[in-house]
Order: sequence, then C-alpha cells, then structure tokens
Amino acid sequence: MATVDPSLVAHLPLFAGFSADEFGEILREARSARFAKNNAVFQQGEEAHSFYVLQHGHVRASKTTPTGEQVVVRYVASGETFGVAMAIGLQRYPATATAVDDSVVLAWPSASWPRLVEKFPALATNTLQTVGSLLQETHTRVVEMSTQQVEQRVAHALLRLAKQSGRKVEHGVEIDFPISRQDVAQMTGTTLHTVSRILSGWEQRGLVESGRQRIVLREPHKLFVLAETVPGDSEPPVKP
Amino acid sequence: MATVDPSLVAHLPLFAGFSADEFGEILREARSARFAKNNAVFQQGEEAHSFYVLQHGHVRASKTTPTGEQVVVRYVASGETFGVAMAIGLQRYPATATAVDDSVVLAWPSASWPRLVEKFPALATNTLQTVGSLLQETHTRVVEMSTQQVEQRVAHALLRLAKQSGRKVEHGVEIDFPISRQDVAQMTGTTLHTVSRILSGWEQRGLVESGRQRIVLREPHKLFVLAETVPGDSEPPVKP
DNA sequence: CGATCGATTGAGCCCTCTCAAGAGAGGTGG
DNA sequence: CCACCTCTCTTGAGAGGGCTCAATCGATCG
Repeated sequence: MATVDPSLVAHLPLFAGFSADEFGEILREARSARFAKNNAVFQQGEEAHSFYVLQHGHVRASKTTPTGEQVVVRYVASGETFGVAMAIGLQRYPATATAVDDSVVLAWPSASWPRLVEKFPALATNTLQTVGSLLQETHTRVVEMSTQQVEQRVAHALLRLAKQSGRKVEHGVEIDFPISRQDVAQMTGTTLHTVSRILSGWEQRGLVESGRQRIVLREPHKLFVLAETVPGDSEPPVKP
Repeated sequence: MATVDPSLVAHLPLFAGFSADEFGEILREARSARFAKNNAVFQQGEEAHSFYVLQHGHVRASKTTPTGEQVVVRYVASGETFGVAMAIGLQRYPATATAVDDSVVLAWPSASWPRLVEKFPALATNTLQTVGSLLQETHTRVVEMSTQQVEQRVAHALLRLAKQSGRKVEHGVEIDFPISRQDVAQMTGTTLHTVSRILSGWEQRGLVESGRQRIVLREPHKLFVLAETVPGDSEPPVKP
C-alpha cells in the first residue's frame, strides 16, 4: 500500500504526454497490490470498483458463458491497462481477470475516473488508443475464426503470445508464463484435445518444444509460414 | 454540401453533454454527403481522411483477408459513429464501409479530430463509450463462435440485427435493409449454403419468412429459444 | 427478354469434436 | 523422503456437423 515510484511507470502508454507533476498527481490516487498465481484480480459480473495497470506478471482475462464454457479474451502483459469497465460505460466487469503468474498491479478506484479524465483529458485519448487496439485485435480474431482452420489459428495465437510475452531461450522463444493446452484451446475456439494433437505434431517436426504449461517456439518463421498456408495449398493442381 | 440542421443530429451519443453553441461549432466542420446503394464510403487500406456519423441508411463494415475472403465486421445504423480510425491511432481504415442502402453521412476531416478533442474533451469520452461497446459486441461474437454451433450463431446474429435495425411488419419484424445469405454467412463464420439451408428449415417451421436479400422474423421469441438451446438438449438422458 | 445475381438443394467427404483410457509430472502431507 | 493425489497431457476410435463441389431455379435489372 506504499506510494509508487513514478520512475517505474511513467513511460506507460496510459500516461503518455504527461508532465512529472501531472503524473505524480494521478499516481497519488493509485495503490499497488500483489496477486499470487491463480488468484483473481476481479470477477466477471462483480461491480467494477477499480481499473488497473499491470506492473509485473501476467493476467488472463476470460469470459464464462451461461452454460459454463470459458473463453480467454486476452492476456495482459506488464505495462498494459485492464479492467477499464467504468471508462467504457459498464457498471460491472465483463470478464474475470486472473493472475497466471505472481503479479503486481496498480489500482485506481473507478470512482475517480470521471474526475481524473476531466482534469487530464489525455487519459481519455490514451485509453481510447488502448481500447481501439483491443478492438483491432479482437476483429483479427473474428476474421481468423471465420476463415482459418484450427492449426492456423493456433499458430497465429502462439506467435502473437510470443511477440507480446516471449522470452529468448537457448533453442527459440518461450512464452513467458504458464499456459496449458486448455488455455490455448480457449483462445482459439477449439478443444484441448485438438491443441494437444497439433502441438504433438509440431513437436515431431521440430517446430516447438513443449511440456506442462510450457511452450517454446523453436522455429517461429516456419510456424509463421504454416500459419499463412492455406491447407489445400501444398500440391498445385496438375493441368492434364 | 450545405450546412447541417443541428436539430437532426444534436441528440446523437457522440454529442452527449454539449451545449447548443458547442455543438454548432463542431457541426460547422462537418459536411454532409450522400452515398448510393452499394457504393463505398471508404476502402480498407485507404488513408483515413475522415470520420463519420450515419444520418440515414445503413452501412456495412467488412474486412477482406489477403486470400480474398470477406468478413462482415458490423452493420452501422443511423445515428452511429464509424470510421474513427484516427481516434484509435490508425493512419488507414482497417475495413471497407459500404452503403447497403442509399445513405447520408456527416463527415469530419480526420485532421480536425485532435483539435476538436482538445477543445471538447467530451468527444473523446463519448467515443470511448462507442468503441467500448463495439469491443463488447465483438467479444460476444468471439464467445459465440467459440462455443455455439452455426444455427445458434445465425439466430443470435439475426436477433441482434432485428433489435438494431428491425421494422415491425404485418407478420413479424423485418430487417430493415437488404441482406443476403452471403452477408449472414460472413457475419457468423459459415458459408452461404449453410445459411440457406438453415433459413429454409426455419421457413418450413414458420419461424422466418425470407426471400431475395430480405429476412422477416415471424417468431422472434421462438428464435431466441432456439438460439439459447444447446443442441443435445432435447432428450434428457434416461436413468436406467 | 436476355443476362446477371442471389437462392436452393443434393451428394460426399473430412476436419474436428466427443467419448474414453491412461500415463506423466508436480505438489503435499505424513 | 516417499506415497499419494491431482492436474495436465497424450492418444485412439468413432461420429457428425458443416464444407466443398455441382447443378438448377428464380428474380431483378438493363
């Protein structure tokens, strides 16, 4: 609950274009909080009491349907804003946010959002950029689900995760947080069984190396080619 | 290209919370333009020169993949804002906007957006609400595509269109603009053949009445039940 | 009145899901 | 430190929902 060191967060997109003083004033209203692995930051349907910036760790946002199926909406990397329900006119969180790592967040009371944006209009334009990017990504996902097969979708999903949260390791790029087959399935609209079969296949071809909640991309470029390949493309039709 | 009558557009969400004077000042920068049925308001990839409010008619926003498939991103109803690429940090339009009806739009140069938001910060917060709602809807779509079968998805899509752009007719609610099987397919991630089969089935059951680019929901409530029904749900398992 | 565009419908296939077991890894408590 | 338990992952077999391919019909428009 101590005050936050400005130097650690001043560069974040949410605070682009603020002077040190302005930034300090905004930061004074935040508190820092820690969430242990697998604990919820907030729950879907709960009143949207706060909005957040992730300082360290990784957070998964997922929606649960009335019938109990879960869909992963996104993974939040450090520096990103999340839980901005109030800013987009929602009284309640539309998804559940869970720390997949031990994570540290900055939290502002939603109640102070209106006053903050009034005093610092750039907060609104910065948030608009953030939400706009999320919209873009979600549209990309809809397009993929509409036009691509499961294997291509999984490849795209892993490549995006690697770009956002990849860590260079000896034999490639490792996704820098625990992620299960089930998680990947819920990101791509398929089942954990199909994801498991796909990863097993890739492993045999040397494209990835994976294990329990752990995925390393050994050949990102080959995966990218695979992601862009339309399935019936390997054998060009022969003109008789 | 005449100046616009404020009384016709003052109530729109984009302008919520503005005085008549402020509103007039914003409106002076807009021009009105008409687009005939099937003409593009702007094209995907084109420089984002303007942003728009739809006054009359209907506009379809769709994305084209590198391989040529099209996916319908949304339908714009009158009063709604679209083409706000600049506001969310894009230099180019991420989709193509096509008038599906004869349509009339208000257009502002994207270049004036920064100055307008600086002078009228509420523009940013109003746009944030709009973009936030789009994000919500797109997430709903991802969840549906991940968890529901085609028939349920089509039912949900038509119910949403009817709610947004429905017109009461003698035998039900008609979707108030020309919409083909192909369009519905591109909204739900399926093929026009499957949509055709589904609508034929519904027609026989008296749920809809449809024809060339025309769909009437005769029994919205029954459709809603169908949309929420999980396929294997009809026969409760018998305990031996 | 011909031409073009949208809708319908059949046949067959295949990608992916469902159902079912089982094995391995990791954590925990005695 | 070992036994046990739980969670994750793997893999096979079979079924089916929806796609592809193909042909025809009907309606709207110039």
